[in-house]
Amino acid sequence: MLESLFLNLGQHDSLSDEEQALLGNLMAGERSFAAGQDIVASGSRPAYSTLILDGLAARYKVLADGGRQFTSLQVPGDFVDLYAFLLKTMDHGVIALSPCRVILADHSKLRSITERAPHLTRLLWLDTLIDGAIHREWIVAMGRRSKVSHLAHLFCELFVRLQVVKRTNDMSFHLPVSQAELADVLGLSVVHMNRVISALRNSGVIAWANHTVTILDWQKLQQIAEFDPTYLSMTREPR
Amino acid sequence: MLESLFLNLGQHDSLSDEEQALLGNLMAGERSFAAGQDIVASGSRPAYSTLILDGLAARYKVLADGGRQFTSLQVPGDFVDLYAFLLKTMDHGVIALSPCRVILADHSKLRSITERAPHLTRLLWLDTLIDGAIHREWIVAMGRRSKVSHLAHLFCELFVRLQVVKRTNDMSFHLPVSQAELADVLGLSVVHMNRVISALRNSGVIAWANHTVTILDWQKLQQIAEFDPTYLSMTREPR
DNA sequence: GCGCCGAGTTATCAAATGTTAGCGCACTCT
DNA sequence: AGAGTGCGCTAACATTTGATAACTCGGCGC
Repeated sequence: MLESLFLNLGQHDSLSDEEQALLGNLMAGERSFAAGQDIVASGSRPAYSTLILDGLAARYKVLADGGRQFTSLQVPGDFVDLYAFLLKTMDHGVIALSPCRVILADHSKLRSITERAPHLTRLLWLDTLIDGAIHREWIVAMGRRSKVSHLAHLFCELFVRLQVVKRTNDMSFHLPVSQAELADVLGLSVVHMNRVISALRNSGVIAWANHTVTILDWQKLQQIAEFDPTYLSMTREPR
Repeated sequence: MLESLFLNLGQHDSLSDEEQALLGNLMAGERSFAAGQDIVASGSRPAYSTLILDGLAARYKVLADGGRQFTSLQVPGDFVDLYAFLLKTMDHGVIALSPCRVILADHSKLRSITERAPHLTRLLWLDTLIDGAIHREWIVAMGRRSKVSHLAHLFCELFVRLQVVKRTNDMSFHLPVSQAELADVLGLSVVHMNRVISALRNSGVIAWANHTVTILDWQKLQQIAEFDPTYLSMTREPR
C-alpha cells in the first residue's frame, strides 16, 4: 500500500527494511476525499501529515478578490503537508482535484523518527527540499518562460514525477483537471489558458483528451520547456 | 558573529547553549564576495553550505534566451544553500547582490548534527521549510497579485525578515538592488518595473532613494499587499 | 425526448506588459 | 574639464493577456 512512498523516497537513496518498517508504522488512518474537497484546511494546525495513495491534489491560496493560485500539484507517493510537522500552522489549503485516497502520519511518530532514525529523517527532509526545488522551478516558469513553455514544462515535470511512481501508461498520463483549474496553476485567465493549450496542441507535441495527456514528441516537448530534471534529484546516492 | 543566525533560528524555538555551541563549531571559513559575484555556481556539488553574515544575495536561474529569474532573496542569518547538503547538485546559482560576507558549514558536520542533535536538526529543517513557504508566497504573488501588490508584498516580507535580524532602521531598510535586478525578481521588463515602482511611490506608502526603502504607511502597504506573515512562522513554540 | 448545465472554444474589444529608443543625471576615469 | 558609463525615467508603438459574451457539445436529470 505504501509502494508509491517507497518508490518516491527510494529513488534518492536506498531504504532499508528497517526504515520501510518504520514508515509502515508511521502511516496509519486511511481517508478518502471527493474531488473538490479540502484535504487540509488553511489556518488549521494538523496533528498529522497526509500522504497521497491515489488521486491528484493541490496546494492553494485564495486572495481577497477571489482569485485562486495553486502552488503545487501532488501525486501518489507525495506528502502534501509534511512540513506542517514543523511549520505548525497551515498558511494555505490543500484540495483534492480528483477523488483521493490518503493515509495519515502522526506528528508525534514523525518526531520520534527524527530522534531515532537520522538517515530516514534526512530522506524525509530531502522530500521537503525537493518540494522547494519544484517551487523554484515554478517561479522561474511563471516569471521568465513563455506561457506555452510554462505549460510544456509542467507536463514534463508531471510526466517524470508520475513515471517514478508508475502512474504513466507508455507516453500518457491521467490529468483529471479542467482548463479553469489549470489556469489557476499557471496564473492565467481561463480564456488565455485555452489559447495556450491550443497552441501547444497545434505544435503537435501533445494530445489531451478525456483527462488524459499523451506526449507525442518527448524530445520536442522538453525543448519547448527547456526541461532539465536536475531539480527533481532523481539520482540514487548516499544522503 | 553568528548573532543573525541565532536570531533567525531562535525566533521559532529556544536555542540551548549547547546548540549554539554546536552551530559555532559547525560554521567555519569566512569568505567575502563582491557585488555581482557568484557565491555558489549552478551545477556545482558544494561540500559546504553558506550562511550570510552581511549583505544581500539571491538565488537565480538563467534561461536559454538570456532571461534571468531570481527565486529568492537572502538576508543576513539566511543559509543560501542549506538544502545542498541533501540535494547534492546545485540546479541554480546564488549571486551576491551587494558585497557579501559569508561563513561556511561543512556538510560532514551538518550530517553529524543530524545524527546527534535531533532538535537542532529539526530547527535547520524548519529553516528550509520556511524557505519553501516563502517560495509558495512568491508563486501566489506572481500568479494572482497585481504587480503593484506583488511589489508591496515583497517590501513587507523583506521588512519583516530584516527586522528579525535587526537590519532595519525604524521604518527603513537598505535595499542594494537596481530596478533591473528587481525586474528579475518580479519577472517583469525593466520598463514595466519602473512603472510599477512609480505607481507604488505615487500611492504614498513607500519612498525609495539611495538604495534605501522607507515605509511611509505600514498599514496601507500591508493592505495593498494583502500581507499575512503567517507563512514566516514567526511564533516561538516547541518544534 | 427535452432542457439544463458544465466545460471547452471562439470573437471582440480593453487593459496590461514588452520592445525599442532616447534623454538626463550622477559618478568615475583620465 | 571632458568623455564614458550605469542607472533611472519616459515616449511611442507592438504584443500579450484579460474581460465579456456568445456558441457548441455532451452528459444528465426529469
